Amino acid sequence: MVRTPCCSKEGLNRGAWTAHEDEILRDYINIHGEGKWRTIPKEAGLKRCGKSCRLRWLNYLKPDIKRGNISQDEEDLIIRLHKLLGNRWSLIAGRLPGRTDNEVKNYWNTTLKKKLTGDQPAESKQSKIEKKKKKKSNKSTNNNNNKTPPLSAKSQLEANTETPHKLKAEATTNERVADSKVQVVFKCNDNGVPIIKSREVVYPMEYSFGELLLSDFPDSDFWKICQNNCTEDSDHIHMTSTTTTGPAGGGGANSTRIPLAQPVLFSEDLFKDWIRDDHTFRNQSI
DNA sequence: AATTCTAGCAACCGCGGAGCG
DNA sequence: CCGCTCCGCGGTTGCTAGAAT
Repeated sequence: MVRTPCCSKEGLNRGAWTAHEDEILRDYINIHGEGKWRTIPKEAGLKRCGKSCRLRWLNYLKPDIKRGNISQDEEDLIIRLHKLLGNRWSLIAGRLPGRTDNEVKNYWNTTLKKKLTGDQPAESKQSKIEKKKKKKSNKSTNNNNNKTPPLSAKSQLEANTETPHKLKAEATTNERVADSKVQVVFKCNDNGVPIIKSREVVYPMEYSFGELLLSDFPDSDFWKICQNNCTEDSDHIHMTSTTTTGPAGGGGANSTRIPLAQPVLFSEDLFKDWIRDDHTFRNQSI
């Protein structure tokens, strides 16, 4: 099935936005609010596609947006969040008030990546030059004859037998989770609903995780899973896990009673499971 | 001074998920 | 359940200012 284009491209402006276009968009959204991006260009009289309007508003025009001058604190947070979350820029940006995913992504790709990789040959000046040259020659080749365009990184991953998501997750796991423990303290709120009281991750120092608190990520999938898998009675949390290996032959559900306000150490495997994002607790050792 | 190269950033593109009829 | 639309995300591209040659 052919996907319909997000908008008709005929007669639309492309490239950099003018001050006048910005003004129109800003005025329109100030009056009518965000949303309905597809209809905005038509109603506001902009020769732009809705997607472009959305992007411009979210990354540039929105009033609470901070631009430039990323502080040392913000930089540290980006680095730590990236270690935990990978290239989930919107999640990372969500923890940096006033910063957009695009800005964080650009900052990472242009500044932090270099800082962190140092003078590694993989990203050396020479290799970048080679890359650029290659790009140029590809471009001219494509202009001369209509060869199929090079596969994007995503497409290249998809060409493998495993899904890109899984590949990425496993790379993350291998890279960072060795010998790690996740410590969780459970408690109940006033309505008796189990909540996570505090969390701490104890990681090997070489990954600089010692200073990282997962409580920095209240919306992370991990905690949702924790909460979804818990029920509570007067003085215990029942933590339900799905096992794939075990005396019952695998695939069954285990329930573990955890005294309230007791620290719980999740095994490395458990945390790996979360990172794999398959939303099951396997090989749990609490 | 002219040209080439590089880095930074804004914008675009394609895909996938959510929501709705 | 299915197909469609809309939105949001992450990867990529292309423009431009400043640095290097």
